[in-house]
Amino acid sequence: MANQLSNLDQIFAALSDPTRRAIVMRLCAGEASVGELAGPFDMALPSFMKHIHVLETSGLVQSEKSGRVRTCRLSADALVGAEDWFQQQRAVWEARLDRFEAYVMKLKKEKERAAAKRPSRTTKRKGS
Amino acid sequence: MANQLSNLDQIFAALSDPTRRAIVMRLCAGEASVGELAGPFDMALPSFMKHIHVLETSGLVQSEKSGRVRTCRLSADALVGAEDWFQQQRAVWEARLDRFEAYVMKLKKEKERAAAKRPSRTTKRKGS
DNA sequence: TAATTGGTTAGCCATGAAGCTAACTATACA
DNA sequence: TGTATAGTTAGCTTCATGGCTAACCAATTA
Repeated sequence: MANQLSNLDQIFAALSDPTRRAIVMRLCAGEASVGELAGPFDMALPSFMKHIHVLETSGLVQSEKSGRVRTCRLSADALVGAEDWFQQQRAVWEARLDRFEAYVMKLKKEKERAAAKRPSRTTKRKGS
Repeated sequence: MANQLSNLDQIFAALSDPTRRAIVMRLCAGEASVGELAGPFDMALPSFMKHIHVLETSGLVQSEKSGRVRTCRLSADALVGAEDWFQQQRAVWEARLDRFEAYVMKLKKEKERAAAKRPSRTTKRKGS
């Protein structure tokens, strides 16, 4: 929970590659061995392993070797941490929109009050 | 709405840099000129402009030049598009957890039924 | 018109990322 | 014991990224 902000760099960098996003998507459906994960990709194994490693150091994936098979699983915390970042931004963004809306409303109200005080002008009075 | 998936690469890559995330955060609070944005950063302007450019080509930021001032604003669509990706993954992930839970429940039920049929064994009966 | 301000273009450098092959380790199977 | 399987390590290339300086427009302002 503490310094997970500092690896937003790594999490987003990891997710910026389509191969790695595909791996994450695959792992959302359940754990898998390196070989199973590599299957669909037309890529040499060492290259593929680099992607796995990037995902691991970002914290998105954890793996464990048993016998000669390495099994990978998703670490949901990291995904959630990244999702949180978006929600924080959206909160700020929406707060601004609210303020802006409030401001527009205030302007509108003032304009209406001004129009009420000076009834004959280009402004047309609207019922209610 | 159509091919926004294809620039998830660029969006995530853009967000993998702390300078650029800070710019996005700043722009969530409202539009700003390049100079205003650059202020807090100890970086030469051309370097900073590269970040702006990365953000623009990713679609996260739009800008417009009026006179000699370029004003930048956030393009919320791209942010939302990226956030959506997380939500999709989470949906898959949670569906799996649900299935897993259902499976565990099923096992538990079967075990209970087996225990009921064969009352004296290592299983301890629990009230209700 | 001259000087300032705000941004832009061009080009350089160092580092890191993404791919490859070749060779190696270690487990499982026959 | 020998062979196939599953990863791993080492080392190489190529290209992108992030930073810099220097020089260059183009609007404002004095």
